[in-house]
Amino acid sequence: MKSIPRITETEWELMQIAWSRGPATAQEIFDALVVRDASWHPKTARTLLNRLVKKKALGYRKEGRTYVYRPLVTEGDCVGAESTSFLDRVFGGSLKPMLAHFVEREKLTLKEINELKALLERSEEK
Amino acid sequence: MKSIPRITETEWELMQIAWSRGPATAQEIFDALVVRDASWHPKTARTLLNRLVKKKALGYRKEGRTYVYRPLVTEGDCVGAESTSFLDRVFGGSLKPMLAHFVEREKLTLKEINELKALLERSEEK
DNA sequence: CGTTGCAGATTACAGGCGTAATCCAGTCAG
DNA sequence: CTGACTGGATTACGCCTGTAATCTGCAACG
Repeated sequence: MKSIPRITETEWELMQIAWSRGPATAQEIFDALVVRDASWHPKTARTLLNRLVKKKALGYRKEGRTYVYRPLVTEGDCVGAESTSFLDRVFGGSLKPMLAHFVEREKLTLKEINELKALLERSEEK
Repeated sequence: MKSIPRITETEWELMQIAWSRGPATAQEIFDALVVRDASWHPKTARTLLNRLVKKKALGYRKEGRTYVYRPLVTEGDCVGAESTSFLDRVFGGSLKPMLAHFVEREKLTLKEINELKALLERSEEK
């Protein structure tokens, strides 16, 4: 079982792109970053790519003279790891208070409420 | 509106104690830490207390020749800040996928499911 | 009163993080 | 061929974190 590397705040932005676009060059990833937030600097993006490679969160293949990066860890795995860490740290690991917090904190639309109830019902079955 | 200081992973442990015990001396806080995890070192705890004071997460009052520390920020505020940061970073800010993730990830008991449904119902009213 | 011991203050130190700039090699324009 | 450009590699740098050790002043012990 592989261990999930720790992805920092800023690195998450690159990983999101890597996960959604699939294999992409540094340039493509940078372009996508700029769309979300114009303040990205190309050198900064490259540094982070390198660090993510070092952490084994990304891998690459030489394609001609540039690299094509691709995720080595799944989004699900990283989301799971972060979620656990968050839940433990902030809510002492107990799920219900956490869910209660979020449900109360934002106003859910009726539609969302019903979807969540449906979700709960489904989870009930098994 | 005061800004919430950023509490790190380790610092959360001290803050949890500060919030649950209320005003306490460094010694008392350290003792409580050790109960949870015997590997705490007194010097480390002190360093973190100082940093939390510097961040204005804790304040203190001189009581004789020791200090009595007390939180300057509420647990709710910090929980809220962390929750927002987590939600944005990991789930792009959308609540429903996040809740879905947690509901699916752990097996909830029937009781919990019903409590959550009740919660949703209540939130529906307003 | 000198010594020891504890509380708090100061200092340490390596590794991570955000943010880049500089260096170097291969490629394309002339 | 030669200089300019471009992409990756290396280096920079200050602040933050985790983890302590050392320094200092007062207080209690003997």
